[in-house]
Amino acid sequence: MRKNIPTPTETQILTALWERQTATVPELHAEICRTKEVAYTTVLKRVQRMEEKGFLERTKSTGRAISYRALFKPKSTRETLVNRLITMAFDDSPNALIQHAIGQNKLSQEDIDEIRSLLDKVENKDLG
Amino acid sequence: MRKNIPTPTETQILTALWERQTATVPELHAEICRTKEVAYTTVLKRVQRMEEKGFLERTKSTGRAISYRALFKPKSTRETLVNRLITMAFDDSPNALIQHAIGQNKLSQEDIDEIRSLLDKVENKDLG
DNA sequence: CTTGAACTACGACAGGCGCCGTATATAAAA
DNA sequence: TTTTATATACGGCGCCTGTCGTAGTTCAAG
Repeated sequence: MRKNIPTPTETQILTALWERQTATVPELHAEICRTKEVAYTTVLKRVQRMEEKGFLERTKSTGRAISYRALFKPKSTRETLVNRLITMAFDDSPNALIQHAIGQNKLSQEDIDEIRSLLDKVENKDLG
Repeated sequence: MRKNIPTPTETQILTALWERQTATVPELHAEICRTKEVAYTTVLKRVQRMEEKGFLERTKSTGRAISYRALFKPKSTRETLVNRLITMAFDDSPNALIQHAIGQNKLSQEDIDEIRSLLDKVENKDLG
């Protein structure tokens, strides 16, 4: 059994796949280059290694290119990542992470409203 | 210029140092073993490499053991880490990360209240 | 001074990551 | 069918991480 914790770059690929359900390497390469210039073969290699590790799966595609699909669910993967960050950098306090994230002042009014209503929901669940 | 992004284990050491301001390797080893059993020399090595990289600094200590101090500030380090996570796993949306963290239902009532008042503060700052 | 416990220094090693260049295959275009 | 653009496969390199064993140092206790 391996770790199953994706590296940052692997996570980036997973995220791109979650958005599109399925994607070819050229598509992924384009997506990733929006953030950072990187050789096509670099992305290809990452994808291939991720397939070997069981992170991705090939799906039959129409054209010549191979389509891949993520075998990890966004929710659980994000959970793992977030929890590790909380453990390592925030003294095991989810609250500390949230406070920090809010404190960076990058939220729109809509974001804030959304967070408030989620808080309400969570609160009520506790009572029920 | 290097990356300056600490790995998870390095972050763990930094966190331990932030709590205590300064610590010796034996102390760090004890602290880390609370989470995971690891050889003393493993921690020592990590600390030494972190010193080489300029993450830590020696401070004169009273006894025979060497004391170390973190050269990275908690706030900026956490910021880097959180931002990377948001970029890689949450489609660049701080809100998505926060929602996810809250959704894990690990918050006490006090935590929730704290978050609410921080939201208020942030909101007012926006208006000002 | 000698000894032993506590620390540190040093070196090693497998495995993984990120990165890419160079083949090779394949399908669409000419 | 030959050419050409597009994809994939393969192999390699440097670096770093996590992990540890062993050897050396130092300080305090006898």
